[in-house]
Amino acid sequence: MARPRSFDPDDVLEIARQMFWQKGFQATSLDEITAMSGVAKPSLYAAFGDKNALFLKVLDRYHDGILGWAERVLAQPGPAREAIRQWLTGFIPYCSGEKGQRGCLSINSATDGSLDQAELRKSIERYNRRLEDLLRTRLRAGRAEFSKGFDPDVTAQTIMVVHAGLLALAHQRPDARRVKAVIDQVMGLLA
Amino acid sequence: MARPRSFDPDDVLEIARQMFWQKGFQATSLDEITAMSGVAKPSLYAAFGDKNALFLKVLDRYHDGILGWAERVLAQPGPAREAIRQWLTGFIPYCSGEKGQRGCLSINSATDGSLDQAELRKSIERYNRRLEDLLRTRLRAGRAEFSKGFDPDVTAQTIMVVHAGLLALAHQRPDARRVKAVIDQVMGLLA
DNA sequence: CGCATTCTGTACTTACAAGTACATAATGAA
DNA sequence: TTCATTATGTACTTGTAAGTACAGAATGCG
Repeated sequence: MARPRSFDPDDVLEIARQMFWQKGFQATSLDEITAMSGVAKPSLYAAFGDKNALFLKVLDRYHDGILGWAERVLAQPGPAREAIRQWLTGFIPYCSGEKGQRGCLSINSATDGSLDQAELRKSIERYNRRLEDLLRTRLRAGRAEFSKGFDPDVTAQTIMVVHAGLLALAHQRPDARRVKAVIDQVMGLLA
Repeated sequence: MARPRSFDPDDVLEIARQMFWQKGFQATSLDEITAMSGVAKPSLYAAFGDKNALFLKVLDRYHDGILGWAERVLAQPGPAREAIRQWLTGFIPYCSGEKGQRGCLSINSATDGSLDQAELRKSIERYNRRLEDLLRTRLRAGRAEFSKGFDPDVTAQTIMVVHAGLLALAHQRPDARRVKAVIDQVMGLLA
C-alpha cells in the first residue's frame, strides 16, 4: 500500500553500533552514519527518531547481545565457579590489545554529556541489574560448592565491579596475560 | 614590561576541571568556561593553547591531586593491608550517591572520541602506572604480613581493576554500603 | 612622558552537525 | 491505470562551538 523501505533497519543498527562504539556518541555524526550505511538522514529519522533514540536502540541491541551470551554461558551445567570463570575469561579479547581500545559501549556512553541522561541511565541500570541477577542466581544455585561464610550477593556485585574495571581499563590496551592473571586472582574469592 | 595577566591560571584550571568532570570534554564549551571563569577566549588560548591542551592540563592536575593523596595514605606506617583499605575506602564518597554520578575524570575522558587520543593515552597511562607502582611498592614492603604464595604484583593490578570498576559503575549512583561491602570482600585477597 | 610589549574584550569567521521542507519515486489497492 | 500512501534524496535552515582579527588597555622602562 506504500513504498517499502529500501534498507534493513538491523543492518543500520549494526553499522551504527560499530561507529558509536569506536568513536563515541557525540563524535559520531549522522552524516557519517549516512555515508557508511548508504541510508539518507530523513530515512534514519523516520525509522529511528532522533540521534538519541537511535543511540538508545543501538545500546539496547548491544546489551541484549552481551546478556544473551551471558545467559548461555552461565546456564551451563557443572560448577558455578567454572561457569563464571568462563564468562569472565570470554571478555579477555575485548579487554586487551587493539580490540580493547574501544572499551565497552555501555560504560563509555555513561559519560557522554550530551545524551539524555535519564533514559540512558535507565537502560544501563536495567542491563547491570540483569547481569548481576544472572551472576547471583548462578552463585546461589551453586552454594554447595562454597564455604559456609560465602556471600553470593556481595560476590555477584564484586564480579560486576571487576568486569567493569577490566573494560574501563581496556582503553589502555593491556596485555591479555595480565588480564588473565587478574581474573585468576579474583576467582580466589569464589571459595 | 608588559600588561600583567588579570587572572590566576590555577583558578581557571580548577573551574575547567569541575566543568569537564561534570559534563565531559566535548559537551563543555569554551564559551561556558569563559562565562564561569570571567576570562575571555583569547586569554584562554594565550594561556593554555587550544581546547585539547587545556583539557590535558586539567587532567594532569586531576591526576596529580589523586596521586598526592595516594602517596600520603599509602606512606602511612602500619600494615600495608590497612593502608590500602583506607585508600580504597577513601573513594567511597566519589563512587556512590549523587557525587558519584560524574565518575572519574580520567576514566571518562578515555572514551571521548574528539580528544587527541595519543596524548591522552600517554597521560592516563603514566597516571595508572604511577598509581599501580605505589600499590605494588607498598604491598612488597609489607610482604611479611601475607602468606607465602601472595603475589604483590598481580594484587596491585587487581586493586587497580577494582578501583576502576568502582569508579566506572559510580555513574549509576550505587549505595555507599554496597560499595563498602565490595571493598571489604576484595580485601580478602590481601592475605 | 612616550614607547615597546603583552594582555583583554568585542566581534567576527568558519566549520560542522542536527534536524527538516519538499519534490519525487515506488508500492498496493480500486 | 490512477490514486493514496509512505519512503527516498537533495538541498536547505539553524544552531552552536572552535578559533582569531583587531582595536584598545595596562604595565615597565628609558
